Amino acid sequence: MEQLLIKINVSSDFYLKSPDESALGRTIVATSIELIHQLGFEAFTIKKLSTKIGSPESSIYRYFESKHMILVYLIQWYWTWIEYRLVFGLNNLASPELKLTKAIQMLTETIEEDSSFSHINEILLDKIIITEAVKAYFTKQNNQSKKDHFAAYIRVVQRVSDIILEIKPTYKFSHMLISTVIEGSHQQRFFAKNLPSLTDVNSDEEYITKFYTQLVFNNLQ
Amino acid sequence: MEQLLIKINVSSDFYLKSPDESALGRTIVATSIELIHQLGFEAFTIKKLSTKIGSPESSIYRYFESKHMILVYLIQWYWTWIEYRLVFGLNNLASPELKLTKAIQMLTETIEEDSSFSHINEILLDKIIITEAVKAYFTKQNNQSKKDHFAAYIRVVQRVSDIILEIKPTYKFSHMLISTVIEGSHQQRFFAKNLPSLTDVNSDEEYITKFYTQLVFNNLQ
DNA sequence: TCGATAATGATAGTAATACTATTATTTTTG
DNA sequence: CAAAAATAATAGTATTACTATCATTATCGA
Repeated sequence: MEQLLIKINVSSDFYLKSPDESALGRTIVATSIELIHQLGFEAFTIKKLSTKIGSPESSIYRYFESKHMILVYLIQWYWTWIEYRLVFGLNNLASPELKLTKAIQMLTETIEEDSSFSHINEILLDKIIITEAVKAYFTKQNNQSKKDHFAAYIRVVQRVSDIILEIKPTYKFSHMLISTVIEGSHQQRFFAKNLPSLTDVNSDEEYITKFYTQLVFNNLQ
Repeated sequence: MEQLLIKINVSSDFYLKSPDESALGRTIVATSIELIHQLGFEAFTIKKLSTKIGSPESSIYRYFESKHMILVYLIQWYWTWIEYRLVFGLNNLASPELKLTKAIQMLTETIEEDSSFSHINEILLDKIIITEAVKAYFTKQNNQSKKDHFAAYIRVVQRVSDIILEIKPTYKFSHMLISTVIEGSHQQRFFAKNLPSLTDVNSDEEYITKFYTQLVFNNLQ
């Protein structure tokens, strides 16, 4: 009798019908992750998804309004999950310095374990975010829906930003610093795999965390 | 009798027929910039381009293999142009510290003047790079073509990286630092316009340059 | 157990779009 | 001025996101 303690709560703005309340819904999400990871978002099609699932395309469109919204949903799930992990991981840590160190570590390291409290493969999802999330961000749309799409991400930046201000209340660029760290580390992970001449990482990605940790603390002195 | 002193040299790998050697070619490039800026790359279509130009789609395909390659060409042009500007702008500066300061400034500031030595509107192109370049980068393709597509960008990173090593020869993360600055400042410019809660920039984008300059120099001490 | 309701399947279709093919016309150039 | 090159005109193909409709199967309350 397996009981899930928590469930990542994604706003209903991002789906037509909640995909984690039915077997088909969960399969759609899990298989989307697999396929997007395998093919990239452009080559990922609803047809391929429906074939792999063994359900007609129309069934998929009952859960998600569009192919684009599947990606948006996954990104939302990811950042909500990251926020949860962060809150959980920083709980009870004594000093803000410790908190910040751990936060940077959590935000810059590659996910290597699937927490398996859901149908979602977090290791693959983490990889998808690196290369595909930008494709959902940088689209022409009004600023309100942009704000909505970024809500979870913004909360993460805000939380870490607050820790920085605990350490150095006069610091003026906390948001810039943290979003630079998050986006930067993602870029570096992409570069490390695809364009090593753009990094200084030799095989070992732990340098990424080391670099950004140093970057932040040097800047707060 | 206007004579162009220089011409940005884009490798022939990126086009079928050189677009800057005919009126039609130049119109294709110039109009692509306009339309991509206006519509975003997804909504930009060859049909719209051909209609606006007044030439059939087939004529466009004689210059560029695909819609995707138009974007790749523009990105290549941009980074080659940035490299030229950089070399020119840093020439004769006395110390590496001065060079680095100016380099960061040039790489993080918004382009506000069209150099008008070509048919290309650099102000618009600069804006396109911010939001659309990632769509060309993060596609599934082999690493060789990735390396080719990034060639000009890599040279820019390398040049600035070399300046850093002049200042601090033992520094281990020069490439990471510079690519973080370049990508980070682009992100921040996007955030400043679309998601102010992710930055600390109030209207005035000069804080971006200030922030990244400080970030770099604090890290080299 | 039954009957209603909801979820899913099967199937067909539309409009947009990237890209190709072919032939006529115009422009350029030696 | 004639040959060659560039461009226009036009038609067509395959893919794909998304819609519409109706049949079938699960689910669930009474």
